[in-house]
Amino acid sequence: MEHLNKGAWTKEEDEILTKHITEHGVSNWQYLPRAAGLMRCGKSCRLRWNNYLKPDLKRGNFTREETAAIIDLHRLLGNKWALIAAQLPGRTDNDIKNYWNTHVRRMLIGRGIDPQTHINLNPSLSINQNPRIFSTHRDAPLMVRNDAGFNVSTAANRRPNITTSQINLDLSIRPPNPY
DNA sequence: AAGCACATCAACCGCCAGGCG
DNA sequence: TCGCCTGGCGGTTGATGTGCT
Repeated sequence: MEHLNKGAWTKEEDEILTKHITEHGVSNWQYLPRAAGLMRCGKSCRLRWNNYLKPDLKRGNFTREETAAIIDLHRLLGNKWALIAAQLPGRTDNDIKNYWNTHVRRMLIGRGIDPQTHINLNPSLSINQNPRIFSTHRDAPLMVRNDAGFNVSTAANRRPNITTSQINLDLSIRPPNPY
């Protein structure tokens, strides 16, 4: 039984994995770490690549449009982070899950909205009474309709009025992205 | 400056579904 | 049909960072 590294990835491991995938692509995650010379399991490599090293990933803060989209999609899909991530280019399911659990959940709870059902538990607290109610930033109230077409004012406060036509819910199968 | 509490997020774990022999 | 293997997903954990006292 060979020793496998666990825990945080080092810069050197990142470089090895990136170089190997850039040169050879991915055919088999189980085989890849051995071929690349990494003391990691395939699962760990896949996760590291998909969540951190892939070149088309967005890093940094979520925009207000992204946040509104996440809330709308979560109401439609529930905790289907992979499906939600598929609608947000450059964002991973792990990113979105973390963002939901650390920011959005608390934001909704703070506004009297149940984050699982999206039901307003405190209807007396309306957007009119609290103009910041749907701001994702403490100091920056959201616009009622954002550029992405999400009706932000209805995103979490009222029941549906969902602009699903503006969300791409096409789940058809396509050839995998080479990365 | 030190200690503590809380927030963040990278990474792991367990489970499940699909493919294949 | 069954069992094994692999990839993918969602939930959870733990290390690290940050802010407060």
